[in-house]
Amino acid sequence: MNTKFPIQNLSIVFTVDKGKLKVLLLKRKEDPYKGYWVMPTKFLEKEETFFENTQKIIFDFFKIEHIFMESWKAFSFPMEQQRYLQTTVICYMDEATREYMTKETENYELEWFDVQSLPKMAFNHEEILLDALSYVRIELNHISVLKVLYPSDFTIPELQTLYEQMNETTMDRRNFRKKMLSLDILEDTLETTMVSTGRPAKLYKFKEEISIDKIF
Amino acid sequence: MNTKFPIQNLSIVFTVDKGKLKVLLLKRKEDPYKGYWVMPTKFLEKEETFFENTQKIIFDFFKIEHIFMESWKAFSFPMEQQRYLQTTVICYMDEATREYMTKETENYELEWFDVQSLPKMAFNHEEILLDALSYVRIELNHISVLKVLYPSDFTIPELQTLYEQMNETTMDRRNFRKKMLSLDILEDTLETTMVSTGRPAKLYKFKEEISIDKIF
DNA sequence: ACAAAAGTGTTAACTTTACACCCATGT
DNA sequence: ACATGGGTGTAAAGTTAACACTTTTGT
Repeated sequence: MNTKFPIQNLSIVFTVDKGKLKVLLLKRKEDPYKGYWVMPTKFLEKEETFFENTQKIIFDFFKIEHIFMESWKAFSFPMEQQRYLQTTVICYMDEATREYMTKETENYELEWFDVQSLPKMAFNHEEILLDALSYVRIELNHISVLKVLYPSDFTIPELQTLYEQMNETTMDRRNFRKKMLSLDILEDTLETTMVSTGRPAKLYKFKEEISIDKIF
Repeated sequence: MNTKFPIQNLSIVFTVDKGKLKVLLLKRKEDPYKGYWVMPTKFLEKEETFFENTQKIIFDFFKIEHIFMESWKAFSFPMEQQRYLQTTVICYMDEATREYMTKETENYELEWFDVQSLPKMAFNHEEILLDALSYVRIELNHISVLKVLYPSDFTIPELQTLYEQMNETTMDRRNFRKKMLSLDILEDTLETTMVSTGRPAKLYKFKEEISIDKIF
């Protein structure tokens, strides 16, 4: 007879907000680690896949049915300390969906944290998140992933902010724009942002058919 | 009470041979899928991590204690069809270790297959392997991974063959060599290969301290 | 001597970097 | 009018791509 394990499935949900990568965290209401933050988890049930499991969490919080997900690493521990396995799913949520749902979820202690200023996290969640970030940082140089985060309009400076944060660099504004336009992946929407201060930025969207996948 | 699952841990073992990426497969001796090939699997035991589990497989086959491993995706299925979860570990084995152990394992139906000409595979293993390959292809552009595969000598044409296969491209020999040398990552061993025909190639090794990680 | 595979240098095309001023909006 | 952030062009430096003949070994 094979040993059986409970599976804790952890959902790492990312979004972007004004060019900053944000992660969805939940405040623990009980000990241990009361008041610390965690990524949402749920034990896997019978006849349920990881994606279905994550989908249920997302639905509970946000009442949405569709989100882009991918299975990522699993973690195992010496079984005396921790009596379950941990699997992880990475999700990317677009801005419109995130904004829609923040209004619907005021009864949860949920918050989107900038990945550059994380709060005190419980268990091994910070370690896992940092590991996931080193993966996601690279993914965000791929147009296929950016298209998930930006199904509609975005500005070039916004993309540049994201790019700079993910690659820990800075770039000249002219050069970044020139590069983006030269890739032949952007479509000018002829709209501009309505922003509080400064000149409004032009809004672009990704073209339908794009043959390349890397921006740098 | 949480539902518990048996965990099937699958070990995807890669090596290189003359610039070709090879994967370790095992021929099934029983139905279903008798005679088809699989990647080695083992159910996870109590108080055992994925790495320990994979280590046991590797030790069984090759009597070696150390191999580079990393946890990769987990797979889940609707639980009626398949009553376990599948986790995966990716391993990279260097040439010297592989050559040492092929002699020791003649009693197993093990074979290293070129990833470009895979045999008939059982269950979902081909699907998983192709997915893993799309991951590994990118990893092999990183010096950190190449150093695992080549802890000692290799030739530049060998590296070029690997690069070309992984990136589905061809490159001019002069340009490839020039690029490799310009990266300041190689050390000339002053040795050459003893090869059956043609001019012997110079043997290089990676420098100890390398600050960059991407070759292209 | 012939076949097989490796080693080598130069130039043109392309890509990336550096750099400073003006423009559109809100207060 | 001033503060804020966005948009724009050109030239130099660096990188990549194209290209053919010679060298070293085994048979």
